[in-house]
This record gives sequence, C-alpha cells and structure tokens, in this order.
Amino acid sequence: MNIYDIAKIAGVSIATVSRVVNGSDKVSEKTRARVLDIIAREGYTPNVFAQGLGLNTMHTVGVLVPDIADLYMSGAVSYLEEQLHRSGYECILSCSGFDLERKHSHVQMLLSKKIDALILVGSTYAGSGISNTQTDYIREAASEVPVFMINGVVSGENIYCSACDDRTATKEAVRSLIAAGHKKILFLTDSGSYSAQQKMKGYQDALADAGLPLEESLMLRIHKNRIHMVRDELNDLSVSNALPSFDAVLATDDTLAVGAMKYALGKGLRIPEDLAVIGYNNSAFSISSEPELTSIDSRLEDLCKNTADTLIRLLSSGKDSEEGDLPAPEPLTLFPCRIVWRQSAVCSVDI
Amino acid sequence: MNIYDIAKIAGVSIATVSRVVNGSDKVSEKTRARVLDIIAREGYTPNVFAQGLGLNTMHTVGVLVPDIADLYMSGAVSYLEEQLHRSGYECILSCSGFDLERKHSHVQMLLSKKIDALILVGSTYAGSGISNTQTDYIREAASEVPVFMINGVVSGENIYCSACDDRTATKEAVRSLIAAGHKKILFLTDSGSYSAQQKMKGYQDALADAGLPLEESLMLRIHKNRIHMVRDELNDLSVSNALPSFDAVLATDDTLAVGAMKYALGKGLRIPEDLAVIGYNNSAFSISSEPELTSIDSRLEDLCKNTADTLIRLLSSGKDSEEGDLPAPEPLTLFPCRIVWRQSAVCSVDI
DNA sequence: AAAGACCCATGAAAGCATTTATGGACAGCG
DNA sequence: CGCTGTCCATAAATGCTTTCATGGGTCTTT
Repeated sequence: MNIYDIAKIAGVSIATVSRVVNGSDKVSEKTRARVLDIIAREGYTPNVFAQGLGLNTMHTVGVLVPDIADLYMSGAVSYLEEQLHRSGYECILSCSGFDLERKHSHVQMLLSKKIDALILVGSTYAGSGISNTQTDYIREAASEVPVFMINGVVSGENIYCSACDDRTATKEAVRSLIAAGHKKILFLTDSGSYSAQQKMKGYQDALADAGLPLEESLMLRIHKNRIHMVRDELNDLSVSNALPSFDAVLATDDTLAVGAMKYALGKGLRIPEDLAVIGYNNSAFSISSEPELTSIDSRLEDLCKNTADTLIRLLSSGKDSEEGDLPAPEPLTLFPCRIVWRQSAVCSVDI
Repeated sequence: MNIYDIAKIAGVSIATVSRVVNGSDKVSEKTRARVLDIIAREGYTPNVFAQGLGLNTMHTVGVLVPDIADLYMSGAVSYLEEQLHRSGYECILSCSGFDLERKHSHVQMLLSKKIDALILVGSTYAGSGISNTQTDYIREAASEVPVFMINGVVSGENIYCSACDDRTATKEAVRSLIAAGHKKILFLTDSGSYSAQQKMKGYQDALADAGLPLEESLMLRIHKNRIHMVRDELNDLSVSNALPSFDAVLATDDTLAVGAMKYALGKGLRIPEDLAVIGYNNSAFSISSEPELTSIDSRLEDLCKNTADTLIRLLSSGKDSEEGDLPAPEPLTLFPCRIVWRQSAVCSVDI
C-alpha cells in the first residue's frame, strides 16, 4: 500500500496525496476529506525511507551515553526521550562505554543513520583549549548536525552545552565539611571527565580558601563504578596501605559515595560521626542507603529540559521561517547545583 | 558525495561501487582496491534512506520500555543494546509509561520507522487466552515484524518470549519465610503485569502448601515505584489503619522492598529480626541498602542475551539461506531464578 | 591449433516511495 | 476578453540495490 495505490483509488495524482498527508499547501476541502478517508480506510502510512530521501530526515536524534545502566544517564535519557518524543523526534540510543575510540565509532554510526541532532550525555573528556584532540570527534560531528552536551563542555561551532556549576557546588560542600571540623577529606572519583575535573577544582578551591594543604593522596581516582566494586577497591587499597586516613568523603557520584559508606560500615565506623559522606547527583541511591546520603543535586531534569527545548527550537527554526526570528541558542548554559542535606553529612555553614 | 560521484572518480559504474561497498559479489581485486581507496579518501557513506528504500531495512530494532529510569529496564536495555550493536543493529528507544493506550501508539510509531524487530521489556498486562484485548496490539505488531518480549508472555505467531520462572522462585522464597516462622507475609507489588501475576501465584502456592490462610489484605498493590513514595504510601496506609500487621514482606521489585525497609526502620523495627524483607531483581538497590537486601535474581542478563541471540538468528536466517537450516526459535524460553540471600532475610530451608 | 563452451567482471537500467518545482486548466471578476 | 488565483497533474529529483545482458577472456575438446 503506497502513495500510488491511494492516488489511484482517490482518482488524484500522488502529488495531491502527498500534500494531503503533509497537511500543507492548498488542497480543496473536498479532495482532502476524500483522500484522508481512503488513507484511513486502507491504513496507509508513508514510507519513511522515501520520505527520508526527499526530506533528508527521519526525525530521529542520536543519544550517546557511556552506560545506560547508570542511574544518572538513564535518568537523562528518560527526560530527553519524553520531551523529544512529544515533539515528534525519536531517540536512537547508543552506549559507548568510556573509551574514546568507541565513542568516536558510535558517533560515526549515528551520523550514518542521518540523525537530525546528536546528544552526548556526560563523561566528556573535555579540555581547555580549542584544539583538544580528545574532543575533535565532537567538533567533527558538529559539522554535520547540531551537537548537544549534557554536563560536558566543549566549545565549537554548532555545539550547545548544558552543564551545572559543579565547581561552585563542590566548593560549597567541602567548605561545609571543613567548617564541621573535617581535616582530611577524600575526593573520590571514577572519571576524568570535564565534570569530574570541575568538581576537583571546587574541592581544591575550598581547601585553598581554608588554608588547608592539598594532599595528592587524598584525591583518589578508581576505575570502578559499581557499589561493591568500589567498596572492594577501597578495602584492597586499605589492606595494602595505599589508602590515606580520612574523616570525610566527597564523591563525584552517589554510587561511589555508597561504596565508600559500605567500606566504612564494614570497618565499624559510624556515619556521619566518624566519617562524613557527600555524594553527587542526588540519585535514588542517595535515599536507598542507610544512613541516607547527602548529595549534590546536579539538576539533571533542568539540563535535559533545556537541551530538548533548545534542540527543538533549533531544528524547527530553519523550517518555516528562513533564518532566526529567534535568537541563536547560547553555546553554554550553566545551572547552579543545590546540595541536598541528609544524614550522611550535616550542613554546618550558611549557604 | 554520493555513489555517482565515487563511480565517476573511479571510472566505473555505480553498480560496481555498490558491490564494493556491500563487500559482496565478484569484483576484481584491482577495482575493489581502487574504489575503496577513493571511498576512504572522499569520506563517502552510503545514504541510509536510499539503501532503506531498496532493502526495506535500516538495521534498527525498536525497544519499548515503560520507564528507562528504572534500574531493571535500563539494565535490560544496556544488555540488549550491546549485543545488537555488535551485530549491526541499533536501538530506537521508546518510553511509553504503563498506559496501554500510549504503549499502542508508541508501537505504531516504532513500526512506522520501519524497524526490523520489536522488543518489549517487562510490564505486559498479559493474559491467559489468546484473545486478550490488552495484548492485541502486540499480535498486531507481530504481523509486521518479529516481536520479542523480555519477562512478559504473550502467545501468538511471530512472538518470542524470554521470561523467568517467577512463580517457582517466589514460592521458594515464601516457603523459606514460612519455615523461618513468619506467619503474616505481605505481598507488595506496584504492577498487574504478567510477571507480577506469576509472583502472586507463587506466593499463594507457598501459603497453600503450608496450609496458611490467604488474606486479601496482605496482597497489597500500590501505584508507586519510587523508594520514598513507597515509604510514604505505607506510612499513609498505616496511619489510616488500612495496613494489616505483617512480619515479612515479599516485594515484586527491589525499589518496593527498599521502600518497605525505609518504612519499617522509620517505625523502629529491626530487620530482619522484626521484619524480614525480600526484594526482586537483585538490582543495585539490593546492595545499596542497609541491611543489604535478599533478592530474587531474575536473570536479566540471560534473558537479554537469549533475546538478542534469537533476534539476530531470526533476522539473518532469511537472508543468505532461504528458509531454516536452523530450527525455528522457541516461542517461550523460561529461565529459573535464583534467590540471593543477604541480610534482610535469612535462608531457612534447603533450596 | 582452432573452435566452441563457459565464466567473470562490469555496465545499463529498472525499481524503491516519496517531495516539490513547474505549469496548465478552469473559475471568477473586472 | 484578459487577468488573477485556486487546485491539481506531470515530471524531475533523491541515492541506492539488483537483475539482466554483454564482452572478453579462459578452458576444454577435437
């Protein structure tokens, strides 16, 4: 059942059927009604490939995440998918892991599917400096379709980033820990992403402000991101004396924070009395744990809404109206985080 | 840059370029090398729409989940995506929520995108009886593409289900609770899915085997699936005296179980001494909570692997070899669950 | 050694299902 | 009668796959 069949039944040309289907242009009410009737009766749907050939779009956007089984990223995809679907776009999901090589190849694959835009969620190994080779594949992609980044920052033509102000938030959190009397604060991360770098800077800012020394050994990066693996890793480090002593933890993700809590509880430590713990992203883990976890809310929903809005606006702007009646989107939108105080660390300063 | 450009540069016909690109047929080594060289140099990629028009496929599969922010479903998607990507298929993800109407419309949308197959994850309101109207949309879809179900069971032509034996597993778990002396076991669910129904049957089986009465009030369905909402809902029910007393909980998802634990801890109850809790799916929540949660492992990874394997096999069987050298896939593959015993409930029987 | 059979690499062309630019027919109006 | 505007058909364009046909070469046979 294709457009020719419908046209034949209706006694019109395929062009007219096309016009009716696309709702556009001038077709007499009579013809339109008749054609719509036949379409409904015959159950005709335009072939997306043929449409794609003509229009060069299939109304899809590529969404690349390192790990969809991660609560932060699945949350992001959830928000994005909802917004985009509502505007008539569907998501082609690709999970690349954290490897640069694979990210690149996944992006190529997505581009080959003729996506209308590309969304990258988290974990971008960003860089100061325009010509960072680690992000070149992103700029390359941006030459074909607009690229949107959720909590990653890359500068370049046609790249739009939504991120949260991790540096300030982390600084505030650490400031509070220091004010509460903590001296040895472990910065725990599993990533070298832009976001993790910002968080580390915030951590260092706070130490510097308080006149505390910056100890390399207290900035720990482990390559694990599941609760038990984190716990075990800390145990291993502890056994081999590779773990410095600490009285507080700031982790760049709730998973890490919960892993650290598990480690501490295993050692018989009390939280927050013996060890204060602050996590990140305010995910469901922060309330599933016991004690519940103080966590920095990275405003995921807002980031995603902003991204989806911008994307829709950008893609539909070129359509009806040639060139922007609307102002061009900001290349970077920064959201302030908020710290959600729970039992694992108590607020000790006015924020 | 299209196939004509490449053909012109190489001094061959487009047919030859096509043959080179598709790796197939007989092309002389010399020609192949030259064409490949030019393709690489010019950065040519075949247009998927044109390819789709000819082949009627774009190598995508539709994946429909009610809620991608749920750990169980995001886990499923993670496994599926990996396997499918490796075999050259990409996932179009659609999140429908639990509403039947919306599921139907999302499936229609996916079909209109010319997916090669459809995967439905969880939460199918299944039915005994072939002509259940709640699942008609699935059979309808199956008339266009093969349909695969993860932990849902629907019978019909071209529908392949992978599920785990929830009934038996639940029965075993409840048997153990009874053997440990629990008399009032709360069955807690948020769903009326096929899977939830099976679990409830297993619960009833165990009670019946032990000669315990079946109390309606102990089979509680709440329409909440986030930890705090579950906790609050139980609190509300408790306040309004709508909650019977109970000394054990079997929940159809870890989220519910953790919510119940939160409720119990709020009441000052000890787990597992005052209240034993068993969850389902053995998700990360079962180890993020404190005490850690005994949970029934629904073999998600195996279900997904099986599904992906079957899908690939089915889709590639029709291609090279006309009709099955391989046997047709089973319409239903059932996996045995295993119970992972942790602190929230202790194993009291041999299993 | 010559001739016929056969095979292989390749080109020509049909088909896939749409959108859209162009232009024609017809009606209404001055 | 000519102009304008509405509605619609014709045809071109989109970029690929694949079938069929063909020319030239190789192998076999006598």
